[in-house]
Amino acid sequence: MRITVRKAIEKAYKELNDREGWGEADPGAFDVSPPREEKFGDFSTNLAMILAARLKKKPRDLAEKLAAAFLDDDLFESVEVAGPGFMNFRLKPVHWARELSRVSGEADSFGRTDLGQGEKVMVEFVSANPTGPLHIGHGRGAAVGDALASILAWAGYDVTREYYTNDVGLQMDNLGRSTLMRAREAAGNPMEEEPPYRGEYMKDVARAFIEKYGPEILSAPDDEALTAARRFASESIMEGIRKDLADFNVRFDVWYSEKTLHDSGSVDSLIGLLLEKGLIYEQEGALWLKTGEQGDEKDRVVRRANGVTTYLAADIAYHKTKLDREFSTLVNIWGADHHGYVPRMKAVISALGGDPEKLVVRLVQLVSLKKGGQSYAMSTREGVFTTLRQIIDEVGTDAVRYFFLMRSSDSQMEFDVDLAKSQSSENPVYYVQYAHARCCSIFRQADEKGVAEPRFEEVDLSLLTGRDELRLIRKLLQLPEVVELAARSFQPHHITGYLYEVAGLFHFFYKHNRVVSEDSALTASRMALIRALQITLKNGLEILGINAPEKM
RNA sequence: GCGCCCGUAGCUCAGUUGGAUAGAGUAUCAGAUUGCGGAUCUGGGGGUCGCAGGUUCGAAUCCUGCCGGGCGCACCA
Repeated sequence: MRITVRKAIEKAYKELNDREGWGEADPGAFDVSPPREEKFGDFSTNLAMILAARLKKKPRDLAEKLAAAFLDDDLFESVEVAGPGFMNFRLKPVHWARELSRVSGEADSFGRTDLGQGEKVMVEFVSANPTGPLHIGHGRGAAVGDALASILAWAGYDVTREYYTNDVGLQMDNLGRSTLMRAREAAGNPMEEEPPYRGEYMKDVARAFIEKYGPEILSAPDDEALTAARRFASESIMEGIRKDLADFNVRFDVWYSEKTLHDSGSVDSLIGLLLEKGLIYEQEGALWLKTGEQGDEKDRVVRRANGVTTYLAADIAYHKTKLDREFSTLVNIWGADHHGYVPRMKAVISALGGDPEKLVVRLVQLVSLKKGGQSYAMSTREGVFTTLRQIIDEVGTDAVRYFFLMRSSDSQMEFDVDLAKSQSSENPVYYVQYAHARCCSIFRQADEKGVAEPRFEEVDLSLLTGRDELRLIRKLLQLPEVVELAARSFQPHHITGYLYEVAGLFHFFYKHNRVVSEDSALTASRMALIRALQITLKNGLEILGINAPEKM
């Protein structure tokens, strides 16, 4: 609808331009958007004010001239000039109502756009090390990454969701040692020192380890025992992570193992290649990548003096595979504490011959918890949720996802556990889900009364001209542009906020208007509206990975 | 010291990328239903958009400098 209006404005401008001889065929970058105040109309444009600067004329005069061009236009009910030179357009209501046919026609795909034109995009997220269960911070990253991937897919991109597993290196050795120490402790040999990973979960891992290998593994040679412990622990923890994510309704297409990069030799060969190109040099026995020239604070070590490659070395090889897989955009979702890594990775992309602009890093800020009126930083405290598992068990996947997606990921957020748990009107998740359930309930009621849902072509759309109806229609037709906004800004919270507004308008409409009534023509047209609304809510929730229940 | 994010109502946060009189929820106070789900709806009070400059027709939004909070500045990952 917005596009239709824009085209009408452009047409009017061109005609006026020819007639007045301004010699400016291009109207420039003007804005067409719904005004904040409903009384101003359906859309407004700042075209006249943009032109005023260029043409050195008064904005209001220009606006008057432009407005006159719409006098006998069938699209608009009114075109007015207001304020410093805004033009406000009000469409004939029937044009709005007709748009509803698009919603019911597109049904499950309403909201999809072709913004991305099928371009390949990777979204890499979570990528937590398999050294312990996911915590709440990972959960926020998981929700944001998953929703963002879904948003981009709805916006017409060809999306790959990927989890990069750091399943090799020092931390894996530490994990193996911790497992072995806990296992020996369980077998009656007290530990002489704290294990590298101290979490309680390591005791469970150790017990399962003994169960699988038998107690004799504990007396095996250190090398053998350690190798077994390392592999068992990482696999078992990874399995737990996969299960947590699955229960959190988060899906991945590819699980990419760091180990395979080393095993295939691509880390070493890439270092060799960059050495030849002069992008890596040797100093004090170590190999350094010249990231300093590319905006990083300084150059970075890729191979230590002791011959062991760093994490960065593997990350170079990993991002090389992303470039080789020909993604046009590489989205990485990281915790905010990794922000120092951004210029480094951009430099890496440059060194690999890629365009650093391709790399889009979304930093997700920290989560703190509020429970029983008290705030907790995300440190480990007794009685406070720390793992993703705990919070989804306690609060439920839908509510946790909604809460994580409700706020801009740029802001630190406080997770109100009591609010998320409450099954009341204060809880925004239920507010939205309830709106959907209500729509479904209306259809159930109609069915019981023997009122069949009308076919769209049979509906008299000219009946949908009430204020409440038009508000609702205008809002629900915005889903595609909200999806695009969320895709362009890489911010899922636009959708959450939008759905809340849609739900609010519906609850208001529902309170003041009856859908199924004695008036069969009106009933039919309103049922068509409610169907379009139900589709909008369902698709919006679907994008966010949140259930749209038919009953609650 | 350098860098990134944040600072908007008592609290938690939006603000369509520079537009018109700055908005929700919550808390608080006062109300609404003999019909489709009260998990709903209506109204009131509540603001120096951290501070100070600048850019222009127009700034919560862009630029500069301060102040405050968080997080980073490894031959860890």
